[in-house]
Parts: sequence; C-alpha cells; structure tokens
Amino acid sequence: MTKFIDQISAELKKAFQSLNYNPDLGRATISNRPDLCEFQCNGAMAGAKEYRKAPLVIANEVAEKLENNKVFAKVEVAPPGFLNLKVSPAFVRDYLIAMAKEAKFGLELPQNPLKYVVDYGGPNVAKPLHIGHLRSAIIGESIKRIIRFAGHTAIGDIHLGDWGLQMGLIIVELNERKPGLPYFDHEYHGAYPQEAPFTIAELEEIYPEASAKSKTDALYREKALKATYDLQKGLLGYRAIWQHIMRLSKDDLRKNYDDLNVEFDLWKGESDVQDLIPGMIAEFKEGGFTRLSEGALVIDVKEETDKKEMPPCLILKSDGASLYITTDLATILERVNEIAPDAMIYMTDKRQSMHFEQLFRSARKTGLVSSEMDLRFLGFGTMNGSDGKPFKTRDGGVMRLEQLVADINDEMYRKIAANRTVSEEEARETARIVGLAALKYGDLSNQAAKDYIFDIDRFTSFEGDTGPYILYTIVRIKSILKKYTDGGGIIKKDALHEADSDEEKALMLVVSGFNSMIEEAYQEIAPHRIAAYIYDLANALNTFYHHTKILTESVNEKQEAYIALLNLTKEILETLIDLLGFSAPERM
RNA sequence: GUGUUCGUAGCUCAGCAGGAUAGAGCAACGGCCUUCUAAGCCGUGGGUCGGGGGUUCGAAUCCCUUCGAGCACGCCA
Repeated sequence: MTKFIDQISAELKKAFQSLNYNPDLGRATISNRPDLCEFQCNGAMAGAKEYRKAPLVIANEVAEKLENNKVFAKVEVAPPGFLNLKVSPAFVRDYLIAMAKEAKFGLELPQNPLKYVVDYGGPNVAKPLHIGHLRSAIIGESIKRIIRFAGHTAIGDIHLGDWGLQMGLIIVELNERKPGLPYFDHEYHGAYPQEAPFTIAELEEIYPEASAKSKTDALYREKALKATYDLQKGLLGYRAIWQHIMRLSKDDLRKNYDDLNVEFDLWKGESDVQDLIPGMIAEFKEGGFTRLSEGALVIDVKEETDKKEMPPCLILKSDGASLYITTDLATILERVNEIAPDAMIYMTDKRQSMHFEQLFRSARKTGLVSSEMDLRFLGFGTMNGSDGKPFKTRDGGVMRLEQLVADINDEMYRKIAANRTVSEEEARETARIVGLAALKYGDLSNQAAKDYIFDIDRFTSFEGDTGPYILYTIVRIKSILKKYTDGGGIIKKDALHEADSDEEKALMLVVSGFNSMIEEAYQEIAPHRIAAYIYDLANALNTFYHHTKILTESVNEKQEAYIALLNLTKEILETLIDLLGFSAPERM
C-alpha cells in the first residue's frame, strides 16, 4: 500500500497542481516542530522565486484548497510560508487498520526483485574469532535480513580465509611438534586417519606460535612457504591435514556464529576458487588487460577522471603466486557463473576501501561483471575501547569474541539477578537473550561506517537508548496482552479506533511511518535507521502506556482498540529486532 | 606527500535530497508506584554544530579555505 507520507503528499500535490504550481512542491515531511503540527510542507517557499509570488500567498492558496479535505484535521499557514498540517484521526486509524491486515504491514514490494550476494563474516580458519570479526557479522547479518524483508533475495556468504601462508605455517609447526604423523611421511601411501591429530584449542595455539616464529626465523618461513606451495599443488598428506583443519574450524565457527544468531547460506572460501585462477588470468592476458611491472602482473585501473593516485592492481606476485585480490576476482567470476546476482555487497573494515575500489575497477575493466552489476563496499569503523583506542583486553591482547560474549552475558546475569527474583536457569537464559540484544543494538544503533566506542556498561544498561530497554518495552506489552487474553479477552488485530489522546495519536503516527523507514533503511543499507525507529516507537509506546489504563478500561470498544494498537506495535517491534538479528524473551 | 573519513552538550551519539526554537541517552537536579513490569514516565539546567569565508529569503546540512584527529596508499589478508 502507498506509504502514509506519500498519501499526504498526494493531497498536497493535487492542491499545488490545481493552482497551476509544480506538483513536486507538494512534498510533505515529518514536522520538525511537533508543538505546532504533525507534518509540514515547505513547497510554498521553494516555489516563491519561480512564480514571483510571496511564499505566504502561495501557502494561503494551497491551504484554502485543502479546506474540507478529509485527510487533514488542520491546515495552518505560518510565516514565511510553512504549511503546518495535522492529519485527521480517522485517516490514521484507517491506515493502521490496513497495516494490521496486510502482510509485512503493507510494505510495498518490488516489481522486479533483485538478487544480492552479501559477503560478510570473513573469518580465517584455524584462528579464533576476535572482536574484529564482530561488526562484519552483526552488520552483515542485519543487512541481509533487511534486503530480504524489502522483498529481494539475499545470499549470505561467509567467505572463509582458508588458503595461503597461514596453512603452510600450521603444517610446518605441526610437523615440528608431531613429526611421526603419516601426513609428513612422503613414502606413506595408506589412508590417513579420520580423526584430526589435534583439537581446535591446539590449533588456535599452533597458529600464533608459527606466525611468530616465521617472523624471526627465515628458514622456518621458507619451510612454510614451501608447505603452502605443496599444499596448493595437491600433496596428499598436506591436503589431508587441511581437511582436518577445515572440519574442526568450521564446526567451531558455526558454534560461535550460532551464538550470535548469525547464519550463512554459503560457506565458500578462498580455496573454492583456486582452480578458476589460471584460466581467469589467461583471459586477462589475452584481453590485453595486464602488463608486467617489476616482475609482477598488474592491471591498470587508473581512470582519466581520477584526481587521486590509483596504483595498479597487483594480481600475480613476481614468483607467480596469487594474491588476495586475485582470489577476490576469481570469487566474483564464480558468483557470476553460479549465482548470477544483480549486486554484491562486501562488509569489511573500512581500511580496505582501496582494495575494493581496485577490485571493482578490475572486475569491470576486464568484463568479469557487466556495467549494470551493482558492486558495493560497505566499510565499517573500528570498535574502540572507552579510551578511544582499538579495543583490547586488560593485558593488551586481542579480545576473543567468545570472551566478549561471555563477559556481556555475565554482566547481564548479574543485573537480572539483582533486580528480579527468578530461577538461576531462567536468569541465565534471559541474560543470554538480553546480552545479545545489548551487543547488537549497541553496535547497530551507530552508523556502520563510523568508529564507535564499545562500552560494556553503557550497552548492558537498561536505561536509555539500549537493547535491554527495547526488549523491556516488548516484554511489557507481552505482559499486558497475556493478562488480557488470560482474562478471556480476544485480540482483534484491526479493532483500532480514532485516537482519543495526544499520546495515542503520537504512537499511531510513529507506527504509520514504518513503511517509509524500511524503504530508507533498504535504500541506504543502513541498519541504524531501523534502530532509531525502534527507539522512537518504544518511546511512543511507553508514553502511551503511562498515560492510558488499558486493562481497567471499562468501555469495551476502547479497550479493544488499545489492545489492537499494543498488538500492532509489538508485532512491528518484534519484526524489527529480528531485522537487527536478535529477539525478545517472554519476560525479564 | 596523495587520498579518504570525521570534528555537534561534560561523555556517547542522532540530525545533513537546506527550512521555524539543533535533538536523544548517560551524568546532575526535582517530581510520579494501594492500579497493566518504576529496568518506566514527567520535568529542570547544559551547545558561537572546530575556525573563517561564500551560495541562499533561509546553512549543522551545499561550496571554498584553514586547523585538528583517525585510516589507507604494489608483491600480507
């Protein structure tokens, strides 16, 4: 159904047009002076010059046209030419009734849905997830859900870092520690064990040690490079080790992402596209897109219009090995062939923006993607500690994701146990749900591209613009609805009425803005839009709640209308927190 | 050096397809529970929107300039 504000604008446009003014001037916006009006139109001022008339005159003409218009309860003109509008309660009621009845609250769905690949997560196998991976997972998951809710297809790909030197390092270190294993015996031709010769915990400890050694020990590094080369060439023993690493690591990652309520449709990685690279490079060469520079193969991506430096894009090292960008190009090739998406969105740290600009330019220049392909890089800012510097553990190390989640859950548990008398088990479970909300809301309520301060005390607070506050509001509604139905009441979803208080109307107006907000959040790919709306809606609900006695309301129609409004608000809030990737408990 | 992101209240952040008195939260202070979850609500104080210039009837928002901060700039990912 047509968005609420567009319906209002439509009336304004008609009025402007009937006076022979440009109908585009009739655009309504949400009032920035709520004390004066609910909506406003600034078209009279914008058109004053073109029509050589005082804005006040135009505004008065339009206001006159709008007299007796059923959409508006009040149309006022304020100097120098504002049109101040209040909508009629019946109009709002009818819109909300329609919202309550329609799927997705009447959101208009696209005629031609697009297919998106959302590339997020990006963990490396054999390395524990740390807080650097957190934002990509949280924001990417939300974006994927927003795109889907807006009516498009979104395929989430974790894009594992599962190829390259890190694998060689692990193999070499494993060889040092357990030289007797058959994987290292090149004379061995039997089957390799099913069971991995290490645990995930060992693996996570092996990598950092190997990495450290390789930085001081040149011989060690040589061995790792050789092992990497052998692995990539298909040495059976090394491939078997690699399989072990992959299986253990994926299981572990899956568990971690499950805890974050993050799920991927594809668990593709760098290794999946290695076979595509030689052919791709050959085509690049044939197409004349490459040249040799200091022994390395590069693609020039500088464009005439560039004001800035744009270094060539290096796709093969001078020793012939491929690089990060080579794999990314091959991944694009694979996605185009197998998925044929309309758009690809990459969620990584914003420090990689240069890499992605080079990647996108290379992909277009070489014809890997058509010019219509929408390639987007969404860089997010770093998560800093209270001191404004990148978040660290107390002893200065990198914080593991598991640890962070555990800390938040513990903090939440403490608060819940201190405020409510509930069973240990329920408190733990509620802490987990509320903790995730605290973490995700704290992140998503900030603009993704900006750095932000991660403050565990602030995020886990129940006061103010926080996840727990949002959940508290939902729980509060659930509690009333439960009491209502327990007492024999039946929720009539569309029993809404004309607001009988300012607080109720204010709430209804926030609800009516749902569709516009979703559309903006989708177009801008901005989860923080959703968070801001959720907060507005929760505030409007709480204000209404405190002003209105619901369960003791004696007039039946009124009570049904209140319940319907509460129910609609609850459904919207639950839908929206799901788009942010968390949920509400039954009580807290 | 080149590029890029950013600078809004004591702190953390919104607002930026130009619009009326720049909004929230936290912190501070003052009210509101015999009644639906007070983890809430209502109110008070607090800002030359980094500085300067320009465009405009009108600028936190657009343009230029300047100061300050972060980040990135060929063989890591």
